[in-house]
Amino acid sequence: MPELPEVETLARDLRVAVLGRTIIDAWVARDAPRLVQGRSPRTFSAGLRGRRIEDVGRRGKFLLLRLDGGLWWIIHRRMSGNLIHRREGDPDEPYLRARFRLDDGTELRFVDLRKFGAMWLTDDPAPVLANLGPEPLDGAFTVETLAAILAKRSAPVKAVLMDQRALAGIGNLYADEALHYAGVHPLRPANALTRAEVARLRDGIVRALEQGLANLGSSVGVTNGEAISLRDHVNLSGEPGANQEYLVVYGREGRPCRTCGTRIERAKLGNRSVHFCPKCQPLRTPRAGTGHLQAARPRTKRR
DNA sequence: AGAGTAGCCTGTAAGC
DNA sequence: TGCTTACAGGCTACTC
Repeated sequence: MPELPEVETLARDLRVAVLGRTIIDAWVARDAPRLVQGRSPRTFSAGLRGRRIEDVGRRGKFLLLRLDGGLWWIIHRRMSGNLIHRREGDPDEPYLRARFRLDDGTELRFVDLRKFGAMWLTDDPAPVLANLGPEPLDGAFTVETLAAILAKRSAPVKAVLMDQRALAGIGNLYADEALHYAGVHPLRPANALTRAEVARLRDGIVRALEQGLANLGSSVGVTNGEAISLRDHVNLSGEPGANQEYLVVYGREGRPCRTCGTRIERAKLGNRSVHFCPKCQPLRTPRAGTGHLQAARPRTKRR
């Protein structure tokens, strides 16, 4: 699922491939009624026509394309959305929802099995990006920043990490990975973390995201024989990332922890799955004078 | 107001 | 074998 590293990978690809290109035609599938937000697909397509792509950026999981004339084309991939760059006339991918022809004989295609993806065309991106928390890969994201965010919340720390208003760009996969690097159980109340745990979590978030970025994203979904990923991240060329090879907990239920060998467990948080090592990420922090809590620490069964 | 959850969406896989 | 059900999770909308 596209999170910060996957969206940033796509933004970097786009900067190389389509910067300076002009959109000469835009088409949106009729059976994707939720794709275009805030205006009709008709004025969306008409508004894109003739616009030059002047810059490509990212905020949280939103992809931002600055066009000439003060317009912004904003794209959110949600669950299964992929943007793929092809030559005109190349065979269409399954689940093609929109097509954007460029002035060099190529086209951008939005491919989205689940139809959760969304796009905006606007002269003011601020309302779309309102309520987004700080960027975790920004230099300003310090232990103090994270501590202030967590202190206000009693929800499970993982729920807070995934809350885009608290922190922008983290989803289910990188939240699990960051919490494992930090040695913090995902269901701990956010405001119960010690200062040392908050510091480790800040570093774990940065580590998980930077590793995902270095590996061009995580592609954990099912791919069919045509090398087209149906439900997961591919880059602008349609190729999967490599970070799935390096994940420490996500999708590794029942397999040995890379640190201690304990079997990775899976639990539920709302209707989302949570992956963690019960030994490296104890639910209760052992503290002096609370012997009964220590006795209740999770068992550590090695395989 | 924060926490928790149903629903959107569709293909895959498990279960009967 | 074929049908039904659960699951995956980005987000919003809704309730408590």
